[in-house]
Amino acid sequence: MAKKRITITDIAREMGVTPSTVSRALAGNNRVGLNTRQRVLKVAAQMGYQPNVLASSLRSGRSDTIGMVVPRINRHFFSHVISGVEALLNPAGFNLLIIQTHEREEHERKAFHTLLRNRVAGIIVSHSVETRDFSHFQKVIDEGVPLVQFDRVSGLIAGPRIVNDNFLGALRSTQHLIKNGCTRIAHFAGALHVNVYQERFDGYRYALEQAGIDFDPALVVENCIIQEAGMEAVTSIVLPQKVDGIFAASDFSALGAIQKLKEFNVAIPDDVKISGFANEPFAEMVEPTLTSVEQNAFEMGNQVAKAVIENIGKEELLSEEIHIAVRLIQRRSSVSDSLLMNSVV
Amino acid sequence: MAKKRITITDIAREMGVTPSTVSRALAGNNRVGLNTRQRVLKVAAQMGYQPNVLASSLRSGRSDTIGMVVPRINRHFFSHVISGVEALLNPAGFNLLIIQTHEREEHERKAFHTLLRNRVAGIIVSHSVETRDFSHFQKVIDEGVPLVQFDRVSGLIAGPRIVNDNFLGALRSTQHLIKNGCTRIAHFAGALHVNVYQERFDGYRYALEQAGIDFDPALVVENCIIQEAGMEAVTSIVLPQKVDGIFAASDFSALGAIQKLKEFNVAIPDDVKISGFANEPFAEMVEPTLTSVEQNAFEMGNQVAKAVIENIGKEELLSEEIHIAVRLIQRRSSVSDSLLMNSVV
DNA sequence: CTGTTAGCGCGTTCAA
DNA sequence: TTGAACGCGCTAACAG
Repeated sequence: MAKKRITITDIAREMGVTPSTVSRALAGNNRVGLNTRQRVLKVAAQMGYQPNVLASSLRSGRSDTIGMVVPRINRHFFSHVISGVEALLNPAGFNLLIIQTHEREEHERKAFHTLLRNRVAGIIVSHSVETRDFSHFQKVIDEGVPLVQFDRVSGLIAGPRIVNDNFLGALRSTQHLIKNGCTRIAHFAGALHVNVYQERFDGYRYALEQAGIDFDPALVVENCIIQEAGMEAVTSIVLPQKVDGIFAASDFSALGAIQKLKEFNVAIPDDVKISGFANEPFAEMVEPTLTSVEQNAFEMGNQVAKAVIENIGKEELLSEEIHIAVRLIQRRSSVSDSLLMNSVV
Repeated sequence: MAKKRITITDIAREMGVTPSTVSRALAGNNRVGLNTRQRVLKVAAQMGYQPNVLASSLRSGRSDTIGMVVPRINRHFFSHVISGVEALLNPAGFNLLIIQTHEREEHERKAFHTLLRNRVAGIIVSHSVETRDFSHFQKVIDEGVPLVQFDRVSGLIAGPRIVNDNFLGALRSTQHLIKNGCTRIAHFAGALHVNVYQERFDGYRYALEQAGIDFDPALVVENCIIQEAGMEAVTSIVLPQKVDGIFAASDFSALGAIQKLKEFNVAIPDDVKISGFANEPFAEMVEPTLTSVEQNAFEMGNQVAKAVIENIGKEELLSEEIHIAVRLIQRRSSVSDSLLMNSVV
């Protein structure tokens, strides 16, 4: 059971002053006698005082915890965004309450409720793939809690949006395949109602258009972002359609394709060239190593944190969209060994 | 800025009852008139009431948030333990406040402070590799907050400990190498002051002893748990010492060894057999696939959650140690293709 | 079954 | 510079 803890009243009694004085001394910048303050700090330390942030927040109306809602914490991308957020938020005196949705809209709604009940100072979110109704986002804003979206964002909701340059990443990636001789390029797409997958699809189509290659809907595989889907797409699309290049919106489906193609003894990159998205750690472990688009997750986290801090206490949210640069990392799944020189474009 | 939120007083005024009644109705199980309760719930929903858990916790002395302190959230093992914890804790009405230490003892101490200031109902921890002084652990217990350790635990601290059967995993792993013909088996060890690495080391030695193989200290590489260390160990120990088997305490150093050995054109598993620990996702992506010891992280998380819940409100912590079973997954880094039949021991 | 009273620990008036 | 008094929103004890 939680034992009785030291309060400012205990300290005050010990020192023969009032709780107000102790409170002011602990707060730091208020007007208190210099040596009174020092005595308070000393006694507080001696008595093992731990401020009760619940009481403090209740009284002041301010909170030092910020909620973060993500699909999964164990994705390379998300965990690095989290680290980037922490890197700025912790020094600023904030804590992160992280909740996973496991890609479930229902969990996302519950997460928002939990955070609101905990009176967080702000909420950071990248929505689940299921989410199509963003009324819970609006509710957060209506409650006056700053909401910052990143990566997967809805344009219908006000406030800062920190996004990757998915279009450019997809464009460069597809151009890279074209430059290396591909003419029938399949696209493993994600759910197109999610901005990131729509943008990658757009970049792919734009690259084809610029190169004068006709877009063929038969070469687009929807909802193809997990390993198993990538494997299936090989037998259902890649082989029958005589595809010679794959631009996957996910490293996982790209991985599945590699594995399945190897089973069929299709040479990579000679017969089929492949590039993925997100530069998961396994991209440089798989055989052949996987060309992918690297996202600067840590930098994104920094920008996210900056945006939250800026918007706390503001009456209106600043609705700016910040783009984080991506870069294509060329590896052996798309370039013959001998040609692989400068790996970064 | 946080707008004015609905309180139970608002609801009470609206309905012409007292805040107490509303509070009781919302709490659910108290004695309130059935239709009073229903009216309260209805009005609360209409007005968009969000309970203030800060005020609730402050008054009741109870908290529904539990702190979890881990080295990193993006490790396969830790993220799955977290999921396992959430799976039991969320339905029970608790939230998780997760803090990463990034393997820094200083961050760990700060994390504990933060959690205590937030009056969490309990703390779950797997200590950082740096941590040698556990006084902050004791402090938590002295404050009356239940502390549950998992995976990396200190035997000097009271309370539940949920651990993997590292000894058995190491034993089976090393026996497996021996059975497949290895006689000069190196061990890539971790920091031996951490229980998990000491236990893996012990299992390795015990397997050698049982097989009548002399232990050779020259074959033990300390602090060899990251990829780079594994690569270095190949040139410094594996090749010069004519090692024919490697039991690595980490998949990452095992991976490094595989990569370096391939550079030297050493055949795996024909010339050197390798097994790792933790069964990271890349274990089945790397070429050759990596034999490893799988830990049941999700089950461990469940046990951890169970232990926390049991100990909340208790006067004394139950000091039991729960062992979670592990299993060896045989893959091609230690078994020739033709021999690889039943992969699980 | 419901109202009254009190107070969790702290921060912020207003006076002195 | 310090003290006194009040209240953030809620729950708990005691009446009735």
